[in-house]
Amino acid sequence: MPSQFESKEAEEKWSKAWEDASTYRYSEESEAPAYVIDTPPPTVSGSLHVGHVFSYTQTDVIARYQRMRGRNVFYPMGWDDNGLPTERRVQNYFHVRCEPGAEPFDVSKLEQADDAARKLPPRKLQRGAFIDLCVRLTAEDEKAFKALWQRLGLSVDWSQEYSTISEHSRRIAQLSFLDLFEKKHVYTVEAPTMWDVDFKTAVAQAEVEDRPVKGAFHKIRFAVEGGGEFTIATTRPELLPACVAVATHPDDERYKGLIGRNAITPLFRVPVPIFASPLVDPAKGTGILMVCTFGDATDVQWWREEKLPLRQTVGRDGRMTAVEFGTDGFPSTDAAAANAVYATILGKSMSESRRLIVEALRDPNGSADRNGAAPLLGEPEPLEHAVKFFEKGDRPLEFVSSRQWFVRLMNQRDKLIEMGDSMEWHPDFMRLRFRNWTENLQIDWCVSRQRYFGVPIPVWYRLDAHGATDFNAPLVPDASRLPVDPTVDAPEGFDEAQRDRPNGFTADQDVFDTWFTSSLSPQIASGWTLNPARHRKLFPMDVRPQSHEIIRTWAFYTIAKAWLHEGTVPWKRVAISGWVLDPDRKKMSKSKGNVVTPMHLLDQYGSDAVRYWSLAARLGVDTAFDEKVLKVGRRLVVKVYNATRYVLGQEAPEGPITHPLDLGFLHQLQGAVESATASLDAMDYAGALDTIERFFWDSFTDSYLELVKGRARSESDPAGRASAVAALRQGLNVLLRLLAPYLPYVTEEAWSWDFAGASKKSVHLAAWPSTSEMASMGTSAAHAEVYELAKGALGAINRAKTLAGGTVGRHVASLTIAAPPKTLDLFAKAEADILAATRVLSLKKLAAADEPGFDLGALVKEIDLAPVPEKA
RNA sequence: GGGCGCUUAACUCAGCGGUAGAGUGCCACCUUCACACGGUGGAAGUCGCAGGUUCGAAUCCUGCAGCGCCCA
Repeated sequence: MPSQFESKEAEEKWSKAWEDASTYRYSEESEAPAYVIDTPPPTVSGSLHVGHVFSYTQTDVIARYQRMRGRNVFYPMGWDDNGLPTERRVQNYFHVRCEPGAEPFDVSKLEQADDAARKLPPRKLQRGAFIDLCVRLTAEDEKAFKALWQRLGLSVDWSQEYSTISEHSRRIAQLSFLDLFEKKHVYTVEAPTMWDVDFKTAVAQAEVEDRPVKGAFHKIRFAVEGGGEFTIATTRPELLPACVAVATHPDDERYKGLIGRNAITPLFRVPVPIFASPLVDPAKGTGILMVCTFGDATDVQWWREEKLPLRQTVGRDGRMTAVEFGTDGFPSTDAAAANAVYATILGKSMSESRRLIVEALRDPNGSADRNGAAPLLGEPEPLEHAVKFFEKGDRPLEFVSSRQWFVRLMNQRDKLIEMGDSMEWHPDFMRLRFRNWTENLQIDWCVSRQRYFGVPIPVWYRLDAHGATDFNAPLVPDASRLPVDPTVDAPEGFDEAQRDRPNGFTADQDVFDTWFTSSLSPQIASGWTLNPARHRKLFPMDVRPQSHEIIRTWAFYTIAKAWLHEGTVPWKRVAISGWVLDPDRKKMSKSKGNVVTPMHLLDQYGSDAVRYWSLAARLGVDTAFDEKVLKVGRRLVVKVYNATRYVLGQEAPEGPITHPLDLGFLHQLQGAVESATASLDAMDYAGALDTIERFFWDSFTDSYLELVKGRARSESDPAGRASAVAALRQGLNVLLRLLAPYLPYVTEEAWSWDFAGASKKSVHLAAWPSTSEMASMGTSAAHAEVYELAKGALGAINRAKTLAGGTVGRHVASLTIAAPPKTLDLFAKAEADILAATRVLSLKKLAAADEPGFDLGALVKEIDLAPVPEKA
C-alpha cells in the first residue's frame, strides 16, 4: 500500500485492466435483465469541452450503479461524424472545398494547410476525395474523444462502438427511409424551404434560431390601380421586385376600401392584388404590407392560401437572379423602367440590393403614379427585430423554392406529444420543453441536404424520352442491397449506361440531414430489423441522457422515428443534464473564448476528482464551473485512500462483531445505504453522493474510526479488538462499493488490496450493498443510539477541550459529565472507547434530571487538562 | 408576447411545512503513530421583495423584481 495515491498511474493501470478483462462488456447470453443506455454520440468535429465531461460522467454513474445492481448493462458509444460541422472542419483544416466537377487530385498526402497554402484559394476537390478527407479527420477526432472517455473512466462497452457514417449506420438510415417510404411518411416536393445562402443547403425548423438584428422600417408608397395610394412598411425593400400581393387586416377601417383592388408597386410597376388576412397586425408598421416571394414564413403561407404567383428573385447563393419584367411571370406596366432598375441589382447581395433599392426609391420618377413625390417616405426608422438564422450560419435564411424530401410530422403532432408525455423526464419540468416545441411545429421535417459527407438518400428517378425527370414515382432499392449510393449504384432494372440518359434514370444527389441518422441511435445500436432478437432485448431503451438544448432536435426526432417505425417510445426515461457555465454564469462558447478544456484538469486533479465535480451537480441544473469543487473531490479521493490504508493495516484475530458501538455504526451505515439507493433509483445521483460522502466523512472517518482506534489495537480485549477490526473492514467494504460508481479509480485501487480476493474481481462487478446483506449483521436501533451518543460525546468533549485551551492530542486529567440516567447508560456502553478517543484519564458522572431532548452541549460539566508533557 | 427555471453565509450549492445546512474561504489552535490534498474549534445568513394560507413557511399559494433558458 503506497503512501500516496498517484491518480495518473492508477488511471492508466485500471483503464487498461478494465479493457483487458472486458469488465464492462454487455453479455448477449446473460439471463440478467438488461439496462440499456442510448448514449449520445458526440459531434466529434466539435472541440472537447468540460461540458462533455460533465454530462457523460452523469450517464456513467447510472451505468455503474445499475451494473452493480446486477443488471446486464448495455452502454455503447457512438460518434456523430457526418454532416456540416465535419465538412466545415475539413474545409478549414485542409483549406479545401468540395466541387463535384473538380479535377481529380490525390488527397492521400494532403496535410493540414499551412500559412502559405492558406494565402491561395482553397483547393477544389471531387466529392470522393473530399469524403476521404472527412473520414480521415473524423477518425483522428474520434481517437481524441475516446482517449478522454477512457481516461475519465466511462464504463462504456467499447465493443459496441459505432459511428453515424459507418456502413452499418448508413444501412440503418436507409432502411429507415425505406420503411417511411412504404408507410407514406416521406414525400418529395418542390416548395419554399428555409435556405442557408452560404452553405447552399436547405435547413429544418429545428436548426433555425431567431437572432436580434438591427434593421429599419422603410415606408414605401404604392399606387392603387384606378387612382389612390397607400404606404406600406417593410424591413426588406430589396424584395420589392418579388412583390406578389398586398395584405391588410379585414377589420382595418383605413384600408377596407382597397381590398379586392390592385396595387401598383413603385419602381417595377407590377400590378398586385390587395387582400385581407387576419394574420396582419394592424398595429405593426402601417398596418398594410407587401407580400413577397418570400420574405418570411407568413409570405409562404399566403402564397399557398391565396394561390399567389411565384416571383423568385433571391438565388440560392443569396444574390439577385436574372428575371425579366414584361414577361409572363413578371408583369409590369412599364417593363423598360422596371428592367433598368433591376439591372442595377442583378447579381448583387441582399444588403447591397437593399441599399440600391432604397436609393432608387428616393427618386420621384420611381413612384408608381409619377405624381412628383418619391416612393420612399421619410427616412428609414431603425429598429431591432428577430431574424431567422441557420444555427451554424452567419447570414439570414432565405425562403427559396427547391425540391426537397420531407418526413410528414404535422399530422403526427398529437401522437408525438402523447409519446413525450408518457415518458419519465428528469427533471420533470423538461417535458414542457418537448411539449412546447412539438405543439409549435410549423412545417414537416425537411430531411434532404445539399451536402456531401452524409448518408445518401437511396432514391433514383426515371427520365422520360425527352430526358425530363419524373419525380412522381421515385425508384428505391431493395432493402437487401443497402447501403447504396445512388450516384454510383444503378437502380434495379437499369444498368449504369442508362444513367442520365433519356428513358434511363438519374440519381438523387442529396444526403440526409444528420439528425435523420442520429435520431436512429437506438436502432443503430440494437441492429433493428437486421437483428430482431437483439432489438427485442434492447428496445425500447431504459434511458436517454442528453442536454437540454437538443430536446427539439435529438430527443424530438428520435421520438418521432420510434413512433413512425414501431408505434412506441424509444426510451422509458430521459435524463437531461445541465450546462457548465463559466464562473460568471455565462454560457461557454468558442466565440466568447471562455471554454474550459478538460485534459489539464484531469492531469491536475485526477479523473476521480473531476468526476466528483460532475456528479455533485444535480440533473438539469446549470452549474458554474468552479475549481474549488475539484479540490473537494480530490480531498475525498485522498481521504478514501488513506482511510483504506489505515483500516487494512489493523490486525486482529477473527471474531464476530459484538460491541454495541460497532453494531450501532453498521446500523447507521445501513440507513445510508437505503437512502443512497433510493436516491439513485430516482436518478438523483447527486443526492446519493451527498449521503454517501457525508456518511463516509462524518460518521466513518471523523467519528467511528476515531472512537475505535484504541480498541482496534487493544492487547487486553481480544474480543473487542476483533469486533472493532471486523466492523471497520465491513464498513470500509460497504463504503468502497457505495463510492465505486463515483470514484472508480481510487475505489478499485483500494478494493484490489484485499477485498478483491484471490479472484481479483473488480469492485465495479461487486454487488451494490443490499438491505438483506446489511440486515444479516444483527444490528438494531438500540445499537444506533449507543453509536450516536458516542459520536455526540466525542464532539462535545473535543469542544470542551478546545475551549479550555487544549488540543486534540492533549490528555484530560479529569472530566465531569452530567446527563439524565438514560444518556449515562448509553455512555457507559461505549465509555472505554470514548475516553480513549478523547484521552480522558479520569471520569466523574453526575445524574441530571431526566428531561426529554437532552442536549449533548450540556454534557461536560468540568474539564481539567493534563499538563503538556516535557519534550524529550 | 406566452411558458419554464433560478434567486439561501463572501463563493459554489444542498434543504423544499416543524428550532437555518455543507464544502470552500476567513479566524484561532494543533505536525496526535491513515491522511497538512490533514485535524479540532470558532465567527458568518431578517433563506430576492410584498401579501396570503397555516398553530407553525426558506419550504405551499398570489403578485412583483432581477437573472437565465425555451417558444413565438
